[in-house]
Amino acid sequence: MPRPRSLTRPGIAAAALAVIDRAGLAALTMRSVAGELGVATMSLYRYVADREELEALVVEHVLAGVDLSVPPGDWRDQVTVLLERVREAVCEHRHVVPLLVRHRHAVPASLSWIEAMLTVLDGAGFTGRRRVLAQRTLVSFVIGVLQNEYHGPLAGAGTAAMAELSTADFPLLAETAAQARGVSAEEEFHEGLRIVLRGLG
Amino acid sequence: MPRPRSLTRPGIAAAALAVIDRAGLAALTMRSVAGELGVATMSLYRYVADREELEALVVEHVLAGVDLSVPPGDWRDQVTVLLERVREAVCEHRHVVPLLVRHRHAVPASLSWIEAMLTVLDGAGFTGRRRVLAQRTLVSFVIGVLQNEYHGPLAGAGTAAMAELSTADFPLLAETAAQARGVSAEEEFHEGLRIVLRGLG
DNA sequence: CTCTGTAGGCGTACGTTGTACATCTACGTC
DNA sequence: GACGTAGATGTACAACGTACGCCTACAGAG
Repeated sequence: MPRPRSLTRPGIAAAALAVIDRAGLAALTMRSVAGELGVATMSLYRYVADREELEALVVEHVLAGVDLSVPPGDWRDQVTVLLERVREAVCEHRHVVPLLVRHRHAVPASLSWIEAMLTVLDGAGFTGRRRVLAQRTLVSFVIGVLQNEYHGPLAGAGTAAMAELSTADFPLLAETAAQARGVSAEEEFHEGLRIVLRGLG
Repeated sequence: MPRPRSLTRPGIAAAALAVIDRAGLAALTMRSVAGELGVATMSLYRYVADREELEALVVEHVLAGVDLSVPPGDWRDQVTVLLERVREAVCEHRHVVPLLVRHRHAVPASLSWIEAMLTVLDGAGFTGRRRVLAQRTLVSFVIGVLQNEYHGPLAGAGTAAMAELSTADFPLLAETAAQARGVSAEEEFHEGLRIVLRGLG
């Protein structure tokens, strides 16, 4: 008998993501999302408990698009594919990086992704505590890389500023920062992952 | 001739840190820090440009206490010591983790720490792009680990909830989460670091 | 000791945010 | 066509960062 709903949670997530993509994370407010949807601010509270839940909804929406199938072959390639897909999904909406870090624990799509990772590791012979540590280390790495790329990209102003530092105070930093400007985000990610995988193997 | 200042930037940083340690990151406001110091809110703006700068000040204060000397011996042990010290400093004030991630690029103590790391890597024979990638991978790892420990500790409620998940939907996740509850934060950190170092070697 | 210029300290006020609360409204069902 | 229910909304408030301008305390000159 009741009045039917006029919004959906995925629709709200998409609207929030549109706001973030267009105007950055700081522009994400309950008012801006409601405006994007053409409804009153308080209408959102019929679908999410609070702002926290809206943010989690955005993360779920981004992660939901990640393909969890893996190709046959070496487990290293399988892990690489799963990490690459997350990175790709996040890079299409780079401003969600801080949200991903804060909310990935509360998001179903994240659990499914972890299950996929564990399946690969299990197939590679990782069991018990070794599997726990392999999984956590890989997750730590990918979270760290995404944070690094977001807050301090090698091609960005921060690195450029370091390259201009006094070589008397920071001899290696200045030199290394100059080198770093020629390293792409993709190279940083893949080479870092190769290092971690070698350590696991 | 002017009126002498009654506060110092380190003093403000210490007050902010005290607020954070006592009441959490959400309690960090310009008003609460001013209250901690016994001055009016607007007085802080004679010392910091805005809230951003106050947050950076807190990160600087935490990182400034990190010993940058390294023991003679294997470079792996030297890297381990430098990472351990950062982790130790941050863990004493665990609520600064999000601030560390956001502001470490704008903080002098962070630059000195990076220089120390690069010196170790240089001594180990890392040069050029290889040194860039080694440095960035180690930083990504430590940032990721700290984030992981902060937002989703293995001993915390999130892991416990995963362990209770349906084994039909998440067979490996449920089992692995149960295992994970017995892994300490120290073990996670050290074993993860061992993996990365092995990959670098 | 008095005077004064300067910069620090602070009171007030404004725009923005998240969201509690009460009210209004539109629709499936009878 | 009437009704009950749950969705949609308007209003309002507390807390936040901070712009602005006034007041005040002190070092140095006289």
